[in-house]
Amino acid sequence: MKKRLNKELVIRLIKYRRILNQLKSLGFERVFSNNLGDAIGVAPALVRKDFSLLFLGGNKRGGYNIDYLSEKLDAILGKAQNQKIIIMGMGKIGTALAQYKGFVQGGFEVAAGFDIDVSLPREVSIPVLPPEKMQDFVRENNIRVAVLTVPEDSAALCVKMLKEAGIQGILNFTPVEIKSTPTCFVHNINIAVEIENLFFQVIKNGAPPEDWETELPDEEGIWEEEEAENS
Amino acid sequence: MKKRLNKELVIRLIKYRRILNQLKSLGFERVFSNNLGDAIGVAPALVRKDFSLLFLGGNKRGGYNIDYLSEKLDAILGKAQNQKIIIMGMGKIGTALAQYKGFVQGGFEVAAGFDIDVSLPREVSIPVLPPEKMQDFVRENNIRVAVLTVPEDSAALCVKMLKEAGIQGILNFTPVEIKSTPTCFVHNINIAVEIENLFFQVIKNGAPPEDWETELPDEEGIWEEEEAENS
DNA sequence: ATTATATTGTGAAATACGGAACAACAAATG
DNA sequence: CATTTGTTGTTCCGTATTTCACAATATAAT
Ligand SMILES: NC(=O)c1ccc[n+]([C@@H]2O[C@H](COP(=O)([O-])OP(=O)(O)OC[C@H]3O[C@@H](n4cnc5c(N)ncnc54)[C@H](O)[C@@H]3O)[C@@H](O)[C@H]2O)c1
Ligand SMILES: NC(=O)c1ccc[n+]([C@@H]2O[C@H](COP(=O)([O-])OP(=O)(O)OC[C@H]3O[C@@H](n4cnc5c(N)ncnc54)[C@H](O)[C@@H]3O)[C@@H](O)[C@H]2O)c1
Repeated sequence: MKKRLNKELVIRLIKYRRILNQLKSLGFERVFSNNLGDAIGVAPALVRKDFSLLFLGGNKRGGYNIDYLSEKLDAILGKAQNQKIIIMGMGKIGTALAQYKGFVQGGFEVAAGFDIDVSLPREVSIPVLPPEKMQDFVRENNIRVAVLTVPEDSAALCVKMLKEAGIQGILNFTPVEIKSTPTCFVHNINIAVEIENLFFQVIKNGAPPEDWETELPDEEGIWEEEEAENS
Repeated sequence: MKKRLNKELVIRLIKYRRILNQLKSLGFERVFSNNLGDAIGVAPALVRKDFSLLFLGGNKRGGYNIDYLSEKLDAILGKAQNQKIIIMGMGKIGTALAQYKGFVQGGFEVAAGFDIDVSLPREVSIPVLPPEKMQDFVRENNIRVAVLTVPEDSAALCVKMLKEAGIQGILNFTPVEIKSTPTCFVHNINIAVEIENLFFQVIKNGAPPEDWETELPDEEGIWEEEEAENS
């Protein structure tokens, strides 16, 4: 049976798994939909719906079995076993990511970084190589996912290189909006835009949780003269 | 007239504005919906719908006037004029953000960083202060937005402190899922989860653009025994 | 054993959202 | 001036997703 797993659902599943692993290491055995909902910030009903959709059953009173759920989620999401990523652009952000120790918990690690300037001192435990070596490295180590942290100007070129090397997933921190293709899935994180968004939410008032009511000019009124000016 | 601006729409508006400013500095005067759509990765029809919703008019043949649009977007989004943010947790990521020069283009800058360890050498041009000084700093400088880059363990405490200081917007890089409240809007960025998502998209095949078909067990078959095991 | 209680599972309703299509119309062309 | 062309503005539509509400039911309590 085929099911469509949309992106938001996948993200939730990954978060469920993460929480379940934490609970497991704390010795818990069962969990309720409202616990999981609280932990990842969604309504309990949605948690149940998600599991129901995947045929993951719980107990009418005792909640869900953590081992069972986590096992099933691994089967659905693909158990992250020794997976490796590379970082293209070992500048400020790239280096910070390379030094981060929290990725192991997610079942993956950074295998190497690439930069046009290999000579800079960087306190990282991974090799930092010139971009020319990227393609061979990717093929020899079967790398499929890359993080892109080069300057904006180099983004397009680097994406081209990564795709040619066979990279199938890119996490892009560059302000350039990179589009996914059938062979390469791209997720863009634009930190500056996120902060501008915070300013908007805040400026417009006391920052609501989801959306907001904004005062807009009427069609008549200010708008009319503006339209004249615009034409 | 009140309009609901949903989150995705606001993000698009911010991106439009960003592109418009770039085009303006290149000397362009007019732009078409498909140009903007390409630039931010959405369909042209959606661009027109967005502008239509906001009563931003174009010319039936000559497209949209860039100056006009960018002016109106500033009015709607709030012109980011000398806005300031703080960074709580000047470790690897926090320091990288503090050193980033690209924020000025978005109309804001980092005013200060806070860390329990002020003695570490950090090559940043902003002051790095102990957390005790945060509340006064926020009030004196009228800071409303903060970035949270402390260790996971300290996240909840720091959120509490930030809220008490009057912070109304938080960009959270911590793996802890922080919930928005009526007085404080939070956006969570979980890099590890995003990378796990890339692995999922990639593992399941050649990485499709939006969603994916996943093989799931039937209700009968494997599932039955699993349900027994689960109960 | 019976009753009470808490929690799941799910169908239906509500919403939100984006896409396609096309009429309206301004500009260009001849 | 008439015609062609290209782009906007808007309506309609389908679909995806979330919430609501409550029946079903497993466990706990007495
Ligand atoms: N640092 C931040 O806080 C921050 C915030 C938001 C967005 N960004 C974006 O992230 C990207 C990286 O930012 P940063 O601050 O780390 O910049 P950075 O200048 O510190 O690092 C960029 C690195 O990429 C290397 N590089 C340049 N061209 C390259 C190429 N063709 N191939 C491989 N490596 C190349 C440079 O040598 C440098 O080490 C930028 O696009 C920036 O806009 C950064
Ligand atoms: N570095 C990464 O690439 C990365 C990636 C994903 C997520 N994160 C998350 O971002 C956060 C920061 O990561 P990092 O790598 O920069 O960690 P880090 O340890 O380098 O930095 C954390 C900083 O916070 C300071 N700190 C600790 N407790 C504090 C408190 N109560 N108040 C103020 N400051 C305090 C520490 O002194 C340290 O300087 C972590 O939660 C991490 O999980 C980081």
